[in-house]
Amino acid sequence: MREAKRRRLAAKGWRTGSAKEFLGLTEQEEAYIELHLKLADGLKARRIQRRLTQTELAKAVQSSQSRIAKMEAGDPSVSLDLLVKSLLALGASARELAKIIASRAASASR
Amino acid sequence: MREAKRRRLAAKGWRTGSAKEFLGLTEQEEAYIELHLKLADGLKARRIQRRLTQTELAKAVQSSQSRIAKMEAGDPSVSLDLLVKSLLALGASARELAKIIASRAASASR
DNA sequence: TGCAAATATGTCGGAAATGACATATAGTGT
DNA sequence: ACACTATATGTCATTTCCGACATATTTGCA
Repeated sequence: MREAKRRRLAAKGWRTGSAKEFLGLTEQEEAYIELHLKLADGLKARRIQRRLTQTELAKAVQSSQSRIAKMEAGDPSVSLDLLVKSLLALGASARELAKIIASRAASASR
Repeated sequence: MREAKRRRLAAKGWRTGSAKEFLGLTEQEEAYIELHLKLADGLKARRIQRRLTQTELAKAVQSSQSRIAKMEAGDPSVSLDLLVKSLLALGASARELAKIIASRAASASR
């Protein structure tokens, strides 16, 4: 994994256990984080498409604006459960979820 | 939703809040549970394909045999996170995950 | 530029999920 | 039937995630 990428994730709060901090992430960890980011991006895209504010979406999923913001930012404190539930709340189908997951990884710009 | 299905889920421990217990599940809740079960089935299939015991898989994902059993049984106490992480640990790719998620729902026999 | 709405970031008490363990219940071969 | 391995089920203390709230920062528009 490129160093730039590592730093980008670390800056977001992603931490990996002990030795791995130096050695880099395992393939699984990397795959998990990528998945997380894909869902985050998918959520944001969908919310914007629906022209909802984070506050409005928060109300719809009985959460809070700050949590929505963290979700969309790919914050590691957010579970896949919450991301998926939010996407479902936005009307995403299983097929659409699958599409998001299978999509190409989030760009390096984030 | 058919009554038989409702009872099947209730028997597994799925509970929905307050009024919904009588009114049935919302579409989102149903979608979430279906997704959960698809991943559970996908995990079991993959583990067996690899000829691993639950105990062996547990060690690989730093969990316990009982939790693997609950995962495969579709127990509501298991998060999507753990299911996904376990699938990734079994070598599933994002594309394969997507396939599982987009697949037809679990059969009524479970 | 200044104001207001939207979003981001930090923190915290309570809630939910976790691994571990005990133990029950299949299976499977002898 | 017996012994043995695999899987299921229940419980519990600790860890992790949650919504909520405060507050900072960004964005867009007059």
